[in-house]
Amino acid sequence: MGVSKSEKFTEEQNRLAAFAKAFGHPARIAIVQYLLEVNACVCGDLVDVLPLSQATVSQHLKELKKAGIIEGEVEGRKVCYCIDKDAWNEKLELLDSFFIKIKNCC
Amino acid sequence: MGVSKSEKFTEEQNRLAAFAKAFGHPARIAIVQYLLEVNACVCGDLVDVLPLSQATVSQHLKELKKAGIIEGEVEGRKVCYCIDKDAWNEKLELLDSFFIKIKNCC
DNA sequence: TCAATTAATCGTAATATTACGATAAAAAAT
DNA sequence: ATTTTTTATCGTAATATTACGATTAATTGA
Repeated sequence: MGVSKSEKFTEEQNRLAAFAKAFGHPARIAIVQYLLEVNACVCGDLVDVLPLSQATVSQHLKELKKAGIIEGEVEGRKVCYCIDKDAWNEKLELLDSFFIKIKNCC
Repeated sequence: MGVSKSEKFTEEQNRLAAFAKAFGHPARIAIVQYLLEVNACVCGDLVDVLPLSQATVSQHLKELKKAGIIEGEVEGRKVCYCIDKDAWNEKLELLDSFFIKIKNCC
C-alpha cells in the first residue's frame, strides 16, 4: 500500500518519527545547518545556498515548517526564515529521552 | 524526478540525513525503543511487538540494518537483533554536533 | 500604473516507501 | 525424510517524496 499506519503507534512514536523524517533529506539538513550557523533569521537568500531550484527549496522549507522546525515570516517582499526556538528545544528533550548512550548490551 | 541529489551535498549532510531517515517511521522508532528497553539482543519476537505483518517488519528491520542502527545475527532458526552499539554512539556524536541548544536567535 | 522581484503553488514525471500475501530458504523437531 | 518454525525475499499495489518549469500572488520600485 504505502500508507503509514500511524494510528497503530503511540503519540510519542509518531512525534519522534515525524521529527526525524523532517531531517531525512540532505537539503533540509543544509537549511537548518545554515540557519543555526548564521544564528539569525535569514531573509531571502536560501535558494542561493542550495544546489536546487527555487520551487524545490520552497517545498523543503514547507516540510520544515510543517514539522515545526522553522518559522517563516513575511517581511516586505521577502520571507524571513528562523529556527522555531521553542519547538526546537522542546523536541531536543524528546530526542534526549530516546537517544541515550548505550552502556552495555549483549 | 524524485531522485535525491546526494552528490550535491556534503558527506556530513548526507550521513545525518540518512541517519534521520532511518528513524522516520513509527515502526522503526518502536523497534529501536524496544531494543533499548530490553537492553539485550532480541531473538525472534519482534513481529509480536508490532502491529504489522511479518513481511513488513522484516522490511523495516532491513532499513535499520542498512542504516547501521541494528545488527542481526542468525542463532539457530531464529535471528537475534541488537542495537549496533559502536555505530549508535558514533552517530550520537554526529547528532550532538548538530542539535545544539539554541540560546538566542532573532 | 506598470515592470520587477520574490516566494508559493500547480502540474507533472520519476523514483522511493510502505504494506502485505505468497513463496523460498534454512534450521530444528518429529 | 518430512514437517514445522522462522525469517527473508519476491511480486505487486497504493501512496509519498523529490524535482523542476511554469504560473500565480504579493510587494516594491520606477
